[in-house]
Amino acid sequence: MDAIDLSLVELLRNNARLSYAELARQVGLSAPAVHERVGKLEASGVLRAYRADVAPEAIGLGVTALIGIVEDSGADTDDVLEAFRAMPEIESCYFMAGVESFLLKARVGTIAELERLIVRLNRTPGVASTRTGIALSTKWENRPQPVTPPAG
Amino acid sequence: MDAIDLSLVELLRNNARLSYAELARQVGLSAPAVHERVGKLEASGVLRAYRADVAPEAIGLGVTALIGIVEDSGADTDDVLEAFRAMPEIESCYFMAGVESFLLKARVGTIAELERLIVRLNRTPGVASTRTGIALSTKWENRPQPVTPPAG
DNA sequence: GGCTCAGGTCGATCGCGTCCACGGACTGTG
DNA sequence: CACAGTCCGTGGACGCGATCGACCTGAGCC
Repeated sequence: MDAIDLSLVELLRNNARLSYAELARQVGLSAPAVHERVGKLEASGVLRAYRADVAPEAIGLGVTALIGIVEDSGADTDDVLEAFRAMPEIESCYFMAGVESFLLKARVGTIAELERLIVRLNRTPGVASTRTGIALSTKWENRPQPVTPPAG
Repeated sequence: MDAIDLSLVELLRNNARLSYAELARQVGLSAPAVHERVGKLEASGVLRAYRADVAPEAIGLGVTALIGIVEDSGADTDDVLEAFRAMPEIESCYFMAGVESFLLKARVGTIAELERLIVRLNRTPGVASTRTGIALSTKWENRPQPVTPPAG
């Protein structure tokens, strides 16, 4: 991970569809060299995926909720996690410090679907309680921050 | 937004670097037709960006926090929002229903940086209080859910 | 010095991106 | 019904990009 690798990562974070030729121009190497570097970054797990950022409402996911989960004492955290993983509405899952073991970000189409999701969560073995907050609007999401900007 | 557009969106959500030729094969159209459709999806705001998904620890962002913000009574929400926007550590910003007006997802390199961020947030005009939860681990994030899966 | 390896460039080949002309289905109109 | 216009697609052409292999160079090490 030298400076050129960081540049490549930053460029791809801002536009994952840049061609190797364009990346090469930006970092001052040849296209094959960039191709090899990007391949290594993918293989080493630094670059995990390339995703289109889609307007959620356009694909019928107009409701965003953030849900805190309190586990039962003695719950098997791995089992709870697997249950969450099986619910596609749960887009993100963080294991948290604090009373609430998990914080989930879920997207659904309607409030009725959110209700059903919450019922399912509360029924999940190991889940003691849930606390749901509704996002009225998403101001921004997954904004890539410049890599190592405030190095001073 | 017909079924083919949805397929294209879904394909690009899972791999934003697919070539037009490959997309064309997958949806059964010619490459120019796909090119035009994708262009229209971008122009209409359905496809907002293409981003590489990067392992945060690899670029020095090992600490993830979720921060709830309570506004002062009489605060100017737009000003608060602009102050947040100027902080690159804040990767996501949701405007919430409830006592806490905002929920922020922030990523920093160290706990010390998180402390400085929280101090800055508390000093921001319009912010009455903050409540920070630390993510011990990110189980997954921004998992794309299949478009219109449970149509039945 | 000479080996070896990592990591680059260069050149060639093949497939892809992209522009353009063309064509069929649908629609509204005389 | 004939006609024209529009939308949306296909196919061909051409230049650029992706990708492979051969070769070059500098660093580290006997």
